Amino acid sequence: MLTDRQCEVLKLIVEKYIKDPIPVGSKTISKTLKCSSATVRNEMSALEEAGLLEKTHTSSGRVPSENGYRYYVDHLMEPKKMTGEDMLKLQTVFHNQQLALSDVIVKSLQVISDMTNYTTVVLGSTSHENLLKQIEVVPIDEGSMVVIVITDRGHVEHKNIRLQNVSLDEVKKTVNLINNLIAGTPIDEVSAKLEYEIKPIIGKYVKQHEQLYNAFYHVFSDFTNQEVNVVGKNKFLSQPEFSNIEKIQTVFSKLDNPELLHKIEEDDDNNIKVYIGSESKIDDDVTVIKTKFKNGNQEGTLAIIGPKRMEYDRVVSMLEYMKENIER
Amino acid sequence: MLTDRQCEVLKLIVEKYIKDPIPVGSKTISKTLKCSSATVRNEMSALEEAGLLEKTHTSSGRVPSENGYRYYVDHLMEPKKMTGEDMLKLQTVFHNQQLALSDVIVKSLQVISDMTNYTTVVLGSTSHENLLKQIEVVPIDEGSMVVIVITDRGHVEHKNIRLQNVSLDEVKKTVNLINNLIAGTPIDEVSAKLEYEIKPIIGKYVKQHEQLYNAFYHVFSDFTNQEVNVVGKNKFLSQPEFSNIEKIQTVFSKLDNPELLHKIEEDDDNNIKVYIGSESKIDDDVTVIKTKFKNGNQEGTLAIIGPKRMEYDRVVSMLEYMKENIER
DNA sequence: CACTAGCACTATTATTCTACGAGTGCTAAT
DNA sequence: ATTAGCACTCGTAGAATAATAGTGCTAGTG
Repeated sequence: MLTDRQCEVLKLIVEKYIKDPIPVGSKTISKTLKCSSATVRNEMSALEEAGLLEKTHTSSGRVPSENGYRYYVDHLMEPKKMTGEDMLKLQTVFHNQQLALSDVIVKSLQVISDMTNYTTVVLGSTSHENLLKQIEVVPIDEGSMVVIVITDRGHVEHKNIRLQNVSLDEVKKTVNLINNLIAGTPIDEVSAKLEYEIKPIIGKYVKQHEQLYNAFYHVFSDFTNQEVNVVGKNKFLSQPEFSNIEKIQTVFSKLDNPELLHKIEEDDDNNIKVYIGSESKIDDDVTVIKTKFKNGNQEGTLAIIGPKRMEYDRVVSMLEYMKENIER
Repeated sequence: MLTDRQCEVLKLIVEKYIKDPIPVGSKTISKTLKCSSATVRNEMSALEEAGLLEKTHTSSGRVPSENGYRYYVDHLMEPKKMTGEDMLKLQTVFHNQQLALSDVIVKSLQVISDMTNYTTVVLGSTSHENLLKQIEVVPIDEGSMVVIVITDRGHVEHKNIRLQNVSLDEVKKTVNLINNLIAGTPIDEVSAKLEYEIKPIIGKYVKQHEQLYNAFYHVFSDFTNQEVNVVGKNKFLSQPEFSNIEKIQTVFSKLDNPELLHKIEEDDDNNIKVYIGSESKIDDDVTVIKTKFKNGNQEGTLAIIGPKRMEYDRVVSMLEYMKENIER
């Protein structure tokens, strides 16, 4: 258990280090705290003993360890009230009546990314939660057409396909069949239903039914199984701990991987959760702060991704604010 | 005018430097060329005089200047036959009958990006070349719907909109009106036509016609006026001349700017064109190699973007090969 | 007993110096 | 016209040095 003063010291070190990424010495802390640097040094070595602080070398100042950040986030941090200016910027986005919710979310995350210099992410609902609402086919020219898939949550995807020797009429009939028989099915089960419910029927009256079936099969099996929107990836380039190319390469390759980002959603906690360093699964120097949101049948996850040395208090408040605004 | 031997020397230096980005000394060249290093040195200083070579410091080896690369590309380079392996990889993409052309192009550019370690780009046709084919509206839930716009070239965009107190019937009528009256119009003229041809009509029978008009107006005015597809941006991270973060920042910000990339298309040359260094408008160390393609009513531009120190011969052959395959 | 002043010690950083090597330019000889 | 030879230049790598910011520990104080 930590004493009050140890908490104080830890808090000061974390906040100082977040402002300016250089190891913090005892003298700096003793200025703010009403005691000598020697006393602070003793407290510091206690905190190091407890695994909350680290040294970069034997005679350097202290840096928060992963556990140090953890302790700070769980026990010491007090959410920082957003500035009026920041709130105003977000409000102008939220109050735009013309925009659909999904657009509002993306726009506001852009604003947040610019205000904080961190990367932001929206994860939409997964394909097994999206139900097929309707498909549309529009012929483009001889033998080529575009298939449009719309889900009950307003997610839209399209794919251009090529068909030889299939009449438009046959295609239209198949489309009707799909809309009548399998609308309402979760997207990731549509492929299977196509095989059992549609293929046998079109087999009877469409000459090139194999081809037609395959085309639709691919449309659904290629359906993005997760809406992912990463905003401000380049913000990492201006963070000092990511000044070497290899680190950027690993982080970018992770951020480009939707399956991996998808994992952020996995836990069932609806509140704000903080994944620090190795917990982030992205890089030991990265922190992910996320929350789920739900508004009507729209649901998903918001995340802010930045260096471990992140302005936790500010980001947590912003996410809370976002969540509140989205949910009403 | 350069002598034959000077050409030889320049060619060797450029090719050596492209393989390995360290300044090339006279000794290295004299090994391949049947003459002494002193002779080579004389030729080198002539080439430097002519502005085709540069030194990094008074006693360093030579590096090609921008004009040096230019001369190499225009006069010395001989297109390099693609390896069977490379061709095979691309052929498997091109021979996939199921994919629409646009998907084939993107897929093959992914392959090229991986083979070469350069970034690739497809620019589709601009919005004034795309004609409105059809719009579709699908209601999602109370007061929200998705509008889908399809162009004659199979380009599809959608937007979720919110409408209060507008009946589905009124929306459907408006959609029919648009499909009947302004299909066939270039996308970037649709907004204007909406105002003159649709607004007056719906004004008569739709209560909330302002709102409805505004919604559609925004759908078209937000239409992406240029299809841009950048593949393998991260390849720049592994190029030695882009090992410092600031350079990466400037390059990435340019590559993220569709308007700027759009400029690549601007010249009317249908053949392969090479923009070296400052000509690339991206960065002095960047080269853009591009060509236009046309297949039926699908047309656009392909580009390969990499360091100025690019394998010009290989890339030019690949682009030629791509263009040929796309155009039939 | 908690605190602190003081001091020896340690690692990093910046600076300077040195030696080395790869390269050039020029001159004189072939 | 070519080339061998040599003096010269500059960048790089490594070692030595000094300065600095920090620590840990000890001993003394309220």
